[in-house]
Order: sequence, then structure tokens, then C-alpha cells
Amino acid sequence: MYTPIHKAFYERHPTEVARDLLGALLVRKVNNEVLVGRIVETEAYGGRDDPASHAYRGNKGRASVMFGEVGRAYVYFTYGNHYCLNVVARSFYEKAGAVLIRALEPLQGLSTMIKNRGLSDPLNLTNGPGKLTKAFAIDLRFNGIDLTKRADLFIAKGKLRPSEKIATSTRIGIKDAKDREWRFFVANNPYVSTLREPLVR
DNA sequence: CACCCGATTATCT
DNA sequence: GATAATCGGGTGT
Repeated sequence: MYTPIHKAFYERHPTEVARDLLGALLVRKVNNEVLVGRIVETEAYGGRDDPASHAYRGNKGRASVMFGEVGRAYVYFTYGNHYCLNVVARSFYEKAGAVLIRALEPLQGLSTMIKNRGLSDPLNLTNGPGKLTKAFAIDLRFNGIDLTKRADLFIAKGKLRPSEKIATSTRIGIKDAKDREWRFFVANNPYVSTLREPLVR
């Protein structure tokens, strides 16, 4: 049914992986139910050469996952409330990297997502990195798991529709390296996070 | 051990 | 547009 994306897909520069993940599917199995969302917004993060990345300060602490095997989940906790989901991605020549999943278009299991979020508006269920992890019941238990195998959480093949175009901007919520246009999203898709335009200084 | 702050969100005005 | 909430991780003493 849902075909996992192979590990080799993630062994490329995070910006390439981030762009190509648009249209792919996030699949979550929980309590005999399947939740599915199309990825419509991502951001790429590098290693020691990217001041905005958790991996900037080296292979230690929570960022160690970003130095490990590609195709694995990097989940971190932030702002005292929220979990963010990344998939480790980097080319053969890079030491660390990941792609942050920032927004999904919910496809299947909407009623459970609504319950998990305590909201009913489909447009507000998964349009942000902290929102989608809550809707999909993703927390630190998933940190480090393999997203290339059928399991409780994985990423499956999926494509953009013919009419859909890819837009880019600088990354959201960071202080450094604001010149890099490393955010990728589906243009005019109503499920992207509310901050849609490039940050202005 | 103290301090600071964040790859965010909800809830105001 | 502005800001409070909230707590683990990172940094430095």
C-alpha cells in the first residue's frame, strides 16, 4: 500500500532531499489506525558549516543523531511544549544534516488528528512543525528510529500534482544564516504553516 | 549549579 | 502585531 522511500534517497545534500520530499507521505500507525499526511513544507539543515543547525557545534548531545545514519528520525523538544520531526539527510561528503518536516496536508485519519489536537479545523491540524507531531502523536520515543522501513512511523513515496509548483524562502525561526533559501513549500497550498513569505530582516 | 534561550504555538489587542 | 507559556539542553562558572 504505502511504499517506504529507500535509504539512498536521503544520501544527498539536505536541500535536495528537502525539495524532493514535497509530495511524499508521512505514515503513522497507532492503535490499529493509520494516519497519513502529504509533506507540503520542509527546511534543510546542514552540519558544522550551517550556523542555524543544531549540528553546528559538533557531534554531541541531541544533535548526534544528525551525524548518524541517513533516513533516521531526529526528534527534539523545544519551547517547553513542542516536538519537531526531522529526517537525517546528507551527501557522502557531509558529516551531518537533516530535513525538518514543517507542514502536512492531512489525508487519512483526520478524526484522530482532530482528537489529538483538540481542534476541528482541517487547515489548522498539521500546518506547523509542532502541530503535526501532536496530531500524529510523535514524541522523543521516535528519536533515532529508521524511517525507511514499514513500522509505526515511516516516510512513503508520493508525488506532487501536475499543477503544483515549488516555492522557496529563508528558514523560519532562526537567527543565523538568514541568507540561505533552504525552506521549500508547495506554492499556494493552504496547509503550509502560516508564515509563508520570506522573513524580512 | 545557575543562567539563558529556543528549527513554536495560542491567545490576546 | 505582540507576547506569555514552558522546560530540556547548552554553556559557562
